[in-house]
Amino acid sequence: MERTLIKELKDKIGSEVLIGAMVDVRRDQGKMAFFDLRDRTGVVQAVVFGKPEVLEVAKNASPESSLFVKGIVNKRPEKMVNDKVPNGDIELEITSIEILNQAKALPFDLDSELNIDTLLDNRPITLKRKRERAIFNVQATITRSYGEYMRQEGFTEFQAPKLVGGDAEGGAEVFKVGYFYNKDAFLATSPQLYKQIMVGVFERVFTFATAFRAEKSSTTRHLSEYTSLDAEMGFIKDHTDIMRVETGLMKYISEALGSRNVDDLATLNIELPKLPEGDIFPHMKLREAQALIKERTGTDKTSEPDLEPEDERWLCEYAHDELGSDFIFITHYPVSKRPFYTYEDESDPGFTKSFDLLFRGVEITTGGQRVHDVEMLKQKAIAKGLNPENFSFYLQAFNYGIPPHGGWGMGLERLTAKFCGVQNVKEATLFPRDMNRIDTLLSKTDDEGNDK
RNA sequence: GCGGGCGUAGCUCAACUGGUUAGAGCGCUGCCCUGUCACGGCAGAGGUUGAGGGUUCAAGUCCCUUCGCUCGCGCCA
Repeated sequence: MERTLIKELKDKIGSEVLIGAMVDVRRDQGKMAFFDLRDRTGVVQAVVFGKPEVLEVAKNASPESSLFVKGIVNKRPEKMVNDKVPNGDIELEITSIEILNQAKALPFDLDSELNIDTLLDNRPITLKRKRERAIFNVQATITRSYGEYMRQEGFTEFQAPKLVGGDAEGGAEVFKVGYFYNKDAFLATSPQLYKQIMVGVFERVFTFATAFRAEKSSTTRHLSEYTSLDAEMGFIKDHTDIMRVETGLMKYISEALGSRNVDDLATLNIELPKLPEGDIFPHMKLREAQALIKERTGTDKTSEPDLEPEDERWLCEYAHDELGSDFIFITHYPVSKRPFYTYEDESDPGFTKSFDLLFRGVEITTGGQRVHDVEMLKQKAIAKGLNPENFSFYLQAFNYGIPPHGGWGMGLERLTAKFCGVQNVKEATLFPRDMNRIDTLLSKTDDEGNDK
């Protein structure tokens, strides 16, 4: 018999079907038993009665066991209709159960509150939770719609290397790899220099980059390994061209979530972000933001070169309450705070055509226009204490006509966390790594490969 | 790296200023239940209070060391 999906059952009333499903819960009732069965398309109640031999099998169908279940799809009697659950008007009258893989007793209730440590130490189990499935369904829509939107805007997807011969940003803590003969190699902290090279090839490019940071950070928004949604585009007038594309992207993602993830949004009890009219989110220079903070809160941070997390939270509240937007761009960070390739604004010396995008209290993007003149680029590198010779591979692109360009890097996990309203970015990461956490898939071995 | 907090049953948490035998809910085990939907009822098992040391007549509770986790900051996406 062909397998029927649970979402199709309502059209098969009266017929016998085979479903493949996992046990959400079982409710024993003496000589009968109820199941909530779940497959990738939904949940349905199934019932065993009047069949002692099936009931005997049912007793071993523990929660999370996977089953093939045959049964007749019935309309529920009027008194048994439950409009509070999906498929509450039908049920499957079980004729046989085949246990494909019996689950052990779960170490905790799947849908109860768990500490983050328990949540992360038991990922193969906890990812099955309704809440976790909702979070990663949302993430899947984010990555899918990111690709859709970027292609629609003429961007070509490319893959950047993760093993690199140096640190692109010249500052971030890197993971060193001991393998290459006579050369130092590192895990990439960003696809930055490669995506700039690719602008000379495809003009507009994007990638899902894995980035590695060896920073000794212990916060709710840092990971040792994260996914950066990177984009870079040529022939720009200035950084606002990039901000405009990113605004369109965030609106596209938000709409996609609204149409494709209705159930997940309900599960997470979250609302889609407030989006303002216009083709570009509210934006202000860093100094304007600091002046505003001083004026409104009395806290003077106008001599700081950057925003503190507290300031980012305040600005997001301000944008939400007074500008009708959950997103706000902050532009014109000082040259001292940005990498060597960042374009200095001729009309505002000392400050750059760069931006951060803040979303619900957190920085989710850094971007900006890049220097495209090779001599200026070398000078900027030297001014940051870097040796241009170490960048000769990258600099070739600039000798051969790379147009004015710029782009952004966006933290996928931070974005997911903020869309989903979860507190810690690790909850928006399937298998998070930080200073203390890395999962061990195989038994530990010594240098000779023997089990310890 | 710096600063705060936490560590008690499989999970989530109690245990007032130190004071009998460390409790609850859920889960687990056994029995009962033909309309449940987080089913319900009865009975039961389960703890070196993270580890080590100290103070005290007495330590889950106070002190020191150590391990683990977590939150904030720096840094960043």
